[in-house]
Amino acid sequence: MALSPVAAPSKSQLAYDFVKARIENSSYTPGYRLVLGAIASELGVSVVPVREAIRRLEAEGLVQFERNVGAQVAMADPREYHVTMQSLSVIEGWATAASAPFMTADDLARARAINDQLAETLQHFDPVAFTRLNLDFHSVLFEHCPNPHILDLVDRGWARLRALRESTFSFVPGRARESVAEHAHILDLIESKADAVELEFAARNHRLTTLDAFLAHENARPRTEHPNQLHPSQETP
Amino acid sequence: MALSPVAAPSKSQLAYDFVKARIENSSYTPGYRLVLGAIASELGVSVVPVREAIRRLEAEGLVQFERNVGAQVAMADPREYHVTMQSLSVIEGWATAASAPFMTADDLARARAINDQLAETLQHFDPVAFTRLNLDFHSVLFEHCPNPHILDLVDRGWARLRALRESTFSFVPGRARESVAEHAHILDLIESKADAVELEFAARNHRLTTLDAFLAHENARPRTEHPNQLHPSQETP
DNA sequence: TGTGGTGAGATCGTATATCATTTCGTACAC
DNA sequence: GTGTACGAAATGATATACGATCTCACCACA
Repeated sequence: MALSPVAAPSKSQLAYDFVKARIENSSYTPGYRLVLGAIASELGVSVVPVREAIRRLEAEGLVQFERNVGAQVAMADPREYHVTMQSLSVIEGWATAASAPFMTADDLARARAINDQLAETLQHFDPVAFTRLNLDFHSVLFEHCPNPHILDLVDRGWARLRALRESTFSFVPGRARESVAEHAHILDLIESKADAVELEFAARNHRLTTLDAFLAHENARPRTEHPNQLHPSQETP
Repeated sequence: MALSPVAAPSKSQLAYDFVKARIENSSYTPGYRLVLGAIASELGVSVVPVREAIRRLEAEGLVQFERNVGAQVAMADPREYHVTMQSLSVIEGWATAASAPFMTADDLARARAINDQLAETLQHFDPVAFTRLNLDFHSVLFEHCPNPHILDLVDRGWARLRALRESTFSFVPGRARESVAEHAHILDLIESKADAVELEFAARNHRLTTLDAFLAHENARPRTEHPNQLHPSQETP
């Protein structure tokens, strides 16, 4: 056994982590051309492991690939944020509801503490910190989801959001305060062991409201014809 | 330009299609060891494109990969069917509801025709044909879903199901008749332009009921403590 | 001045070769 | 008889090499 038993990350994994991190922290912006040889030499490896890493990222939707042309960071499309948030609303909503029964009192306390920090951040507003804490908060809510597929999809959704600069809350400053309040409401639902569907839709609508706020903010004009929110208890024929 | 302008599928793509097809038609069963060199020589290519194909399939969840050990077809775990159906219930349910407003009268007629064929299949029961028609039916329902991410996830969910032998309806013969009736109900909801949430939960519960039937059938004893179904209109505090 | 061809450079696609790791059989010791 | 250790074979991981394809700038010609 070598001197470093924990070490030995594969070159392929190294390249994967490297590129993914750069996409998520916006070193590589959407549309950025990913040249295999350049990345390979930057990491001191050959192109083969880099190609494999790119393939994985392609399958995850973080990069787009074209034959004989190359790879580039995905999501130049402005609708990308829209569809990603929409997908995440559905998937994360369910994950949150499914995770709730397994949350301990300690988890709840932890979530409340994070939400308190979020509230504090509102004073001296720091979009980056807010976004990070926001993920921490929601992670506590869905982390016990017993379905690993769903959990994986939630992770990928958040990864895509991180890759989008627009996901930062800085673009919709007024939204942050509402968001903290909605978090509190969701925590109340969990604590009172509310109906699963009600919780699912609370979590779903929380995200859709954020999306609507973003769209309204971007278009400068409030679009009331964008009824993304849904209500599970609305009357049925 | 060469003589065959449409030809020239990359070796990597070739390997991807090859392995994926074999997984889905159960030539490669769950747990099957995917030896890179063997696949490469079978296709007459080198191992490099095969590795890339395996990486993509890994990211899609069809194969599992372990460093320095190799790849094998995923889902040896019996819970895999459970979680996949659960995921699909959520995602396909939403996709169906989101697709409904874009369905034309012709689409509806097509769906009804397929469901009629499904009903016919019940006479001289053919599990393979039923499973194929079942996918055709649901494809018509969700194909207009405007969110490409969700659509992609639905496709992947069905791909995983195809990879599972147990997904064939043959294991729950009694379920098929109910299934056809539920299809008809869903079509009625679409035709009457029912509420999106109601439709979403009808589609979701349709799948969860199939899952419950499978679980009950497999365990020989009906498990009433498996309340997978949810009702959007149930009373909330 | 605009348009189309052409060639060089950049980059991708794949094969071959070599090194590293794992696995498995066999033999030896207790 | 059982367990362990050693080694060979199989397989995966990566590097290098070369051919294929694309991009783009430049130049000839209308």
